[in-house]
Amino acid sequence: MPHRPIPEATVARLPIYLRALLDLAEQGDSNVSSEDLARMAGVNAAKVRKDLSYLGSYGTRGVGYDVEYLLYQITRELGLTQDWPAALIGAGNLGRALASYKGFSERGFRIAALFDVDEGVIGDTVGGLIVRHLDDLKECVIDEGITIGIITTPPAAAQEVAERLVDAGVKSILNFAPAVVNVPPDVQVRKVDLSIELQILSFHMQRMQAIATAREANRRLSGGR
Amino acid sequence: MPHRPIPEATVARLPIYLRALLDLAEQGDSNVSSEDLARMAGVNAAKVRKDLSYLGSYGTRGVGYDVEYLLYQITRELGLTQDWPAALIGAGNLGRALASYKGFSERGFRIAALFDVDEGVIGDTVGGLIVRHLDDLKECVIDEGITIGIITTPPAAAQEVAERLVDAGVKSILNFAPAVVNVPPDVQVRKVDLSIELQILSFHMQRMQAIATAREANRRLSGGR
DNA sequence: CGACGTTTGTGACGCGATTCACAAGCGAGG
DNA sequence: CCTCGCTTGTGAATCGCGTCACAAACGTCG
Repeated sequence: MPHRPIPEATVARLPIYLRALLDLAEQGDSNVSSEDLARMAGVNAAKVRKDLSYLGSYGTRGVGYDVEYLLYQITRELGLTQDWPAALIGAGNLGRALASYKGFSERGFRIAALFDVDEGVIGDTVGGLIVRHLDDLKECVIDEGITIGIITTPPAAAQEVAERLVDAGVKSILNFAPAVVNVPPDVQVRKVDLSIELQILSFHMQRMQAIATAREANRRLSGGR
Repeated sequence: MPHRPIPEATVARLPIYLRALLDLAEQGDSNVSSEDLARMAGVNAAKVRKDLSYLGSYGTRGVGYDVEYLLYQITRELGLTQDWPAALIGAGNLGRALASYKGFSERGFRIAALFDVDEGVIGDTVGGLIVRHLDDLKECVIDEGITIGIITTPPAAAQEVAERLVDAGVKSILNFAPAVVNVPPDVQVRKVDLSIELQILSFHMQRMQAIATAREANRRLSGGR
């Protein structure tokens, strides 16, 4: 029962606070101020307080927040008290790396099945799982209670895979393929596009360079006077 | 020389338009309307027009946008006319996968060097590159003209690696480690955190479930009357 | 050459998120 | 029990972004 509807921007930061709190708990701190938490999360203190206030009034004025209690509340709010088994489709380079990526299991996510359409890789074992044919997807989603689909196929296949996932009843998709996928409004898609990130970095470098060049030209003009 | 300062949100979408335009060019279309481009990019037409207007008035009323010309303008604005060699630090599972990931080279980014601190992997060849010791980073950044650092180390090492990159003169960092890295204001950092994405999906599933449960309870109450 | 259908470019509006600033509330210490 | 310093929680102000709606501009066709 949410205190207030939680803004999307806040939801995206809760996992960061969660990680910071786990670190604090591990090093034995039982209490933390919004200022300290902000420093650890790389944001400012006002934002931390506003974000946490959406969960309820879990802090103590003059003191701060109880680490354990806050940990529990965020975990609960993020739905991490239950597990959400995931299926990964596309056992290429990236797919294989993600299938054996420790970061998922460490944070409570479990990849329960791998799929591909290439006969050459079907049957292979990756991270303790056997790669199955995509045609088995729907059956597997139902049997294993899969709730998340992770797409690591080439871009051309992404839309079809997304449709198959939706058809199988999956409501959450994490898309690594550099392609736009369209899904019904009740399905959540999040995309991770590695080259887009690089292109954004490129833009900023380009801009910095342009500014530096302009300043240089300007300095020369002033100097020439 | 930018027509107007380009909003960050627009910059993040330019790569998506770029990809759509490449597809159009490949299939031989020489002209495209904002509506069509919007459909391909998964946004609405007004947003496309506003975004493109920040680059200048490159469309023709009553007709649309010239694909080739727009391609060139976006490429230029994103700074993709020059190449930005990248160094990847952390030759673990994820690092190796990214080093041989085709998506980077296909979109014009080149990984020029690999680093690690583990003697067990130094000297290995991954994707045609030899893994070098992190201590060689600064020298290599200067020699090879590295402009981007990609961090794929365990979280505990991320901050130190970031500092070494900054010290070597790198101004753009793409961080895959699940850790917050602090850098000077003139350095751009973008983070890609796989478990955060899953946690956000988890939140929405949790919420959907809560709503479904509430509706169910409500239905029973109404039915009982 | 003028009327018409089409599509862009952009001013105006509204909404969500961030930041600011401070009152309210807490514990400690005398 | 009262005062003081500290920290939270939150209205209010601000900012950036998305959406709407329409005038301006273009090609076409008669």
